[in-house]
Amino acid sequence: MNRIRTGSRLLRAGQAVLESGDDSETLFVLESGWAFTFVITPEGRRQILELHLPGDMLGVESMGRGQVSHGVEAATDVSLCVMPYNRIRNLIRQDPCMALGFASVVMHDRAMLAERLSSLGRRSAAGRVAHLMLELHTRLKQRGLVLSCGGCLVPLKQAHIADAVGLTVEHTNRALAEMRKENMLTLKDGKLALHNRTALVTLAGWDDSYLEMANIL
Amino acid sequence: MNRIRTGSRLLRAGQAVLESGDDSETLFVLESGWAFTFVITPEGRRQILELHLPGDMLGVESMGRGQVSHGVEAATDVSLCVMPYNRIRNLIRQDPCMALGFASVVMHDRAMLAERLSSLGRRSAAGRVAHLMLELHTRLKQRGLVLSCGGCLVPLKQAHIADAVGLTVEHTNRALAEMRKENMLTLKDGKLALHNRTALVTLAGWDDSYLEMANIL
DNA sequence: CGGTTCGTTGAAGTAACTCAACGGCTGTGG
DNA sequence: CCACAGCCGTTGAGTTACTTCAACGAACCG
Repeated sequence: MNRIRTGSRLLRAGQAVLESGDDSETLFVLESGWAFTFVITPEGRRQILELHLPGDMLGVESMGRGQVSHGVEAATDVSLCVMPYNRIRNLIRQDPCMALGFASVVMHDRAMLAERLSSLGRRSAAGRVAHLMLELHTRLKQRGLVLSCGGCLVPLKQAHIADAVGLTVEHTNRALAEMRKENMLTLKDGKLALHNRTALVTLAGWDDSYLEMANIL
Repeated sequence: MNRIRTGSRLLRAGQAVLESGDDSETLFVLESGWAFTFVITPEGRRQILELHLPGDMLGVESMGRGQVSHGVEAATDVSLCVMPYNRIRNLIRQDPCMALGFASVVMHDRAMLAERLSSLGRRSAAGRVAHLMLELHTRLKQRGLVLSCGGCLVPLKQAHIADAVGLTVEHTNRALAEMRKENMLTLKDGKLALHNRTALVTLAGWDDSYLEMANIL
């Protein structure tokens, strides 16, 4: 990766990493902090398509198009590793394995989108929120980012969660409150704790197999 | 493609192409007819993730996993071209361009999923249906499958549409009836006609750029 | 201090769901 | 050839889940 990177970039929470319509020339890797990909509907509502954790690749969806297709914003202060498209292209052209690695990343993204799609289409409000929390917890675990107490840091505002699961902030809040009352989970001050995993799994119809990386070769 | 195919397969409407949990060993190309990818929630509700038109590739999402992750079913009678994974793998290993072509297909799929995700998350019932109809019309047009009258064949049941946009059959029907009354579109006997494209585009918040193929190299 | 952001709660409104029924069509068996 | 069943689209009436609008308190910050 050190052969590709051209430097780092620091952004504060709320700043745009990529703006819809910009010329797209670079990929990023999230070194620290959280970011998210989103679209704004004509009526001004926001839908978050993906939440990005440290280690994730950003801007993949715009590669091969002239323009940025979805906005990307920093949810917290972030540090980004910058990788210009043309260097990636060169690398891919030299080494077929790189191309497949790239395809794997896209497939993983794809699997997450598919899962969220079924979530929005066929799950209740509480189910969607529970599903998202289970997903985040699992993804953080894969990166060794769970705390010793079993909880993890989720530095999102409720507005982020709401826009990710396709609900209003108020209703998201009520769903979270309900699950807290039922002793399933707590999300407070950016710290998430899953108290009753079994109940959450049932509520969300959870199956984590979609988070495994595909091995094409 | 003739170097890869090992034969054809014919299926009747309603039959399974791939069943969730099966060992996955092959990709398919839809030679004729329509199919769809779906998941069933624990409560027994179905969410259609993708609708496949003639020419589409099927089973991409299961490649690189041991098992089929989503079910695929024939929506009409279909004819499939069978392509075993290992032949694809060989081709990809020999030629980096194939790998990128593969990545392009996955990225295209990904873009459609993202678009549908924002549809389910942030659009009204009529908006979702209108969006789907515009998408289908555009995709058929890209393949030269629109009729001389400007309409096109959409051999889906309303249940398919409902499960694709995340609504009940009844409500989907009402949305379609409303749009018919407003002279926006008609969908009757498997034939779709868009009478007032501008109105539909507004209603759906439509932007077709996501349907363009990315060109990674 | 006053302004802003964010989480939280209440009350009223509405979009979509559920349940139920009917008619047209198609295939099928007596 | 007709009776019947099953599938599919359609419509109605009542219910529910989620939204909208409005308000308030706590934390933070200039």
